[in-house]
Order: sequence, then C-alpha cells, then structure tokens
Amino acid sequence: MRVLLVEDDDLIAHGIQAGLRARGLTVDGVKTAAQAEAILSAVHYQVVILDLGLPDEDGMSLLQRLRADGMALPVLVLTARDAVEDRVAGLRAGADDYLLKPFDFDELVARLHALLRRAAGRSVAIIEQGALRLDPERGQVSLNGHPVVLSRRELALLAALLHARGRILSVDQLKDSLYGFSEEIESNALNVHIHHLRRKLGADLIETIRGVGYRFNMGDT
Amino acid sequence: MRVLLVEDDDLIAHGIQAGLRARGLTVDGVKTAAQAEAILSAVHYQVVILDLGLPDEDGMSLLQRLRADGMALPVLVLTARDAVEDRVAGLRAGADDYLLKPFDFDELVARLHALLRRAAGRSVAIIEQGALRLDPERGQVSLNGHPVVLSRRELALLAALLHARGRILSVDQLKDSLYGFSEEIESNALNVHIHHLRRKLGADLIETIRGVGYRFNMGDT
DNA sequence: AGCATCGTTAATGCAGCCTTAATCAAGCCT
DNA sequence: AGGCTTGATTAAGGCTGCATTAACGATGCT
Repeated sequence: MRVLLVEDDDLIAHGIQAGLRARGLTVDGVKTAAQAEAILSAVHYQVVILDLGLPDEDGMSLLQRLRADGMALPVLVLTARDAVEDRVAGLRAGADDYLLKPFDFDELVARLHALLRRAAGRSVAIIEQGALRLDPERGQVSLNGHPVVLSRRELALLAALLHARGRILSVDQLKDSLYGFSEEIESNALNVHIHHLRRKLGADLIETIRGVGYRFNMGDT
Repeated sequence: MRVLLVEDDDLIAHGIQAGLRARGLTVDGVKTAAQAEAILSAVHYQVVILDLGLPDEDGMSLLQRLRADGMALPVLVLTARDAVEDRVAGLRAGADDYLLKPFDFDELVARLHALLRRAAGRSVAIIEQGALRLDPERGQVSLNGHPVVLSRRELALLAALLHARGRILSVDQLKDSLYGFSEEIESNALNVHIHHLRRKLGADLIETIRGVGYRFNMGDT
C-alpha cells in the first residue's frame, strides 16, 4: 500500500513516515508542490497526504489542478487553518478528508485507512479470510485466533495479497507496493519474505503461479 | 494472441513484455516508429501498444499515417500527456483506447483484453464453451467448475483455439500465435502441447484435421 | 554503546516446463 | 496390402525460476 506524503516540515514528515511504515505502509515523501506533481505523473499511489502550507505553491491550487487533469486518488489534506470556509473550499478543490494540525497520529491512521477502504469498496477495517484476520490500522494479524507477529515487510506483503482478493500479483506489482521509489531492490528479497510468511501462516495460503507471480488462496469463496 | 509493443524505454518495455507473456500473450517489442512500421507490414498482430514518446517520430503522426494506409488493428496508446485535447487528438488519429502513465498493470491487461474483445465482436471477458471456462485476464481455466492448471504455452494454445471459435487453425497459424518472431521452433513441440491439453481437458475437445490443422470442438452450438 | 531484530544479499538446490527426439499408431495412396 | 506420410505418445535432458538457507549489514531499542 503506497502513500505519497507532501509535507515540507521535516519533523512532521519524518514522524508520519516512521509511524506509517511501522504499520506496513510504504511512504514516499516530497516537500514541494512541483515535486509532488512530478512524482504523481510517474508513480502509482493509493492515497495522497497533502499539507496545504507548501513553500512553492498553495496546496489547494495544486490539488485543484491535479483534479482538473483527471487525478482520481483519494487525498487527505493537512492544514492549520480552521475556518469553515477553508474547509468548504478544500472539499470543492477535491480533498476527500481533512485533518487540522495539530492532529493525533492515531486519528491520521484511522482516516487514512478509511479512505483506502472507501477506494477499495470495502466498509470494514478488518479483513478476515478463512482463519486469517488482519487489522491494518493496528498492524495486527491472527490465525485461528492466535496472534501472529509479522515484521513490517511481511505485513505489507500480506496486506497487498489480501487486498488483491485472490487475483494474481506479479513480483513487480508486489515490489511496487512494498518499496518506495528511492529504495528499489535488486535481489530476491521478496522471495524470502514470501518464505517467511508461509512459515508463519502455513504454506498453502500463498500460491505460486510459476512465471506469473503470487496469489492469496481464498479457498472456495 | 500476438501483440506488438512500441516503446523505447527499456525498463517499461521489459516490464510490459514480461507481464503479458506470463498471461499467455505473445509479445514482440520494437523501439522506434520506423521499426514499428516495417514489422507491421510483415507480421500480423491482434493489437498494438503504442507509446507516443518515440525517438524518431511522434507516435501520433505514425498512427495517423498507418491508419491512412489502411491499418485496421486496435491500438492502445500509452502517454504521459493528460490534457483533454491530447486525448481527443489521439482518438482522431486513430487510437482505440488511452492509458496515462503511470498506469496500473492490471488495468493495461484489462483494457487490452477489452480491445481484443471489441475487435472480435464479443462482449464478455470470460469465454465459456460447454463445460470449459477461460478467464484470459487472470489466466485461469476451469472444467466443470474444477480449476485446471495450465502452463503458459498450454494457456496460449487453448486461448488461440477458443478464439477461433471452431474454425480450423493450421499448425503454422498456431505457432504464430504461440511464438514471437525471434523464437521460432524446429520440432513438434506444438504436438506435445496439444497432447498435454487433451490430457488435462479430455481428448475430444480438440479435433485433429489431418493435413490441415486443429480445431476446437464446439459441440452442437 | 551494545544488543537484538529485521532486511537484503548471495549461493545452492530443487522442481516444473519446454523442447527435442525416438518410437508407435493411424490414414491415405497407389 | 504395403509403404509412406502425418500425427500421437512417451521419455529424457536442459533451462529457468523459485525455495531455501546462511551470513552480513542496517536499524532501532534499551
């Protein structure tokens, strides 16, 4: 699950990135509207977190322009402003949700997942599939009721597979949702993580489609 | 099913080729407009994927010229441009569909199949024939509701036969849709794949027309 | 600062797929 | 009927891609 964070304040940006990554999300961060625009035209994200106070351009006008160009991604806006008219203007510019600074980090996570859920057409936060249960907001997984401890990568991998609901994901697609644009990898690390997941969850939950990729085995459903 | 990919960026080209091949399509890749024009006049394809940003000529003007010369193939255009007027211009030049970079690979596959469907005059992605069911977008086959695991070649072979809707396909025609121009084969490999398919699906689904080729047995329909 | 955990790399081994080739069966022709 | 041609069948070999393991490096925590 890949998130673009547009935030010029290093401290805030770092905090958000660290927190989201710990929950298995992949975060790319940029500091200006120009950078945001450039990277959005090159990389596919699931959601954008946009701070309105940017150095080179007002976030609102950036958002408006992106929407006019046809960008359909969910956007969560961060702002220090509080006036009702700002909020209305933001929503008209195309924001999907709002968060006032200073915000509670847990609330950010909750709203982010709400947006992702809405975009995926699901309504519940917790994904259950057979004996497996995933709470993406807390980053917790259980199998047959027993909690299973997954690392960051394992969590991201499992979330991506579950999110695809049984469709086949190629290795490249999985890499895209596991790694940010500045941290591409060269090795078979993904294979290793698959291996670890199978060891923790059982070998038959993740199927290999030779020459194609991997898929989550949904059983008969 | 044979696809021509016109894309000068090695990285993108390689990714697309690998993904499409894994789904049983045969992909030939060229990097310039001149090469594209040359090979289109020599080899028969089902669909063309055309990147507008080529080194030697603008893809749009290539497309326009090809259409003027009577080329009727479906063309899926890849472009970084996003303005509405570009889109309109592209469609007037003869594009059948549009995909903005960056694109989701699943979406590319879906649109490609949509184009192929449109060209074939059918409306459903999933081909059902008697007890057999083929989902080309997922590369999955089932017989009487039970999933059947097919390898890459077997899948491509079955898709070609089904796509011909009971018409006879010669061995050379089948080879053309199984192998790209850079990987012709010398042996009876095709016979072997036919054999494997019959073993997995039953012997009567694929008929041999001696001295001519093979056809899919459509039963009474 | 030291420890522990996680992630990546790299090497090795295994398995599946594709092709080849050899042999067998079945039509077709004279 | 016999030979010839074409396709069917089967087994073997090589290649490719994946699984597995171990070790090293990075990162974070106490």
